[in-house]
Amino acid sequence: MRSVGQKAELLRVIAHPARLRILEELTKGVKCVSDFEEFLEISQPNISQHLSLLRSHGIIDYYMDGRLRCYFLIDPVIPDILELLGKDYPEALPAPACCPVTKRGKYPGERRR
Amino acid sequence: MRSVGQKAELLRVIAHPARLRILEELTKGVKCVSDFEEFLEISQPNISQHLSLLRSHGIIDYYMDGRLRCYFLIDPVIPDILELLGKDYPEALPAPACCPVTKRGKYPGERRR
DNA sequence: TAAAAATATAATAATATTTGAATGTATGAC
DNA sequence: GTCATACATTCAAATATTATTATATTTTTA
Repeated sequence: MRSVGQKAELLRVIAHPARLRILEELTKGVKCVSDFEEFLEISQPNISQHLSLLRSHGIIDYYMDGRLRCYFLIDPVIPDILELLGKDYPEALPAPACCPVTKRGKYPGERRR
Repeated sequence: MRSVGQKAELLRVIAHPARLRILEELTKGVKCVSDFEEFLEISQPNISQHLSLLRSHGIIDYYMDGRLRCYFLIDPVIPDILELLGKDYPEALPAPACCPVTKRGKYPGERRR
């Protein structure tokens, strides 16, 4: 069970366009750094920095293959989150029945409904 | 369909402990600012700032009831994300079949497997 | 109409994130 | 052993986020 702080931390770490694209690619399979260089328009050191951040938070890992570093996903919540983000929600949530009582509902005076 | 930039933006906006707690409360129902004051240990102006950020990104909205501002959820992806974050994943993702070919797989020389 | 309650806004200071540039390291090819 | 490749690390500058303090706004009550 993740604490609310851990949840926020996880979201913060993946909440970046480059890191999201990296993670989207990794849901499809293993990729090495130079693979990412082909579709991310950022510098190689910057890619390494993003990969390093993801790895230090236990989201991805890698194995070595010669001089290639082959990265892959390890945190199972990631594919689920990415799927949700790609989902289309045609409707907003239903408006609340006007006007439910909040805890401060004992507020003095008449409610105007 | 959200762009990768929009996905990152959404995650960034909710990736904060106070905002996550606000959103968790709002999945249960309408709450006004002073309700949040009772369980968030942060100042009232700070709560207002978090609420304002969430609202400016179309995640929540409010209606007025006298001098109470009653906030509620409108973005339907939020309850789904919160549910995922609360879910327990006992297993890491399966390690990749060692060693799949990356795009740079044509790397000169023998692969050591 | 004056005071209080509920909340927002603005300005600022502290801190964290992001990127770029330069440099470092390990491996394989020759 | 030397060179090139693939990648990481470090540092610093630019930028963004966060929390605090003070003040403003709106509505309701007295």
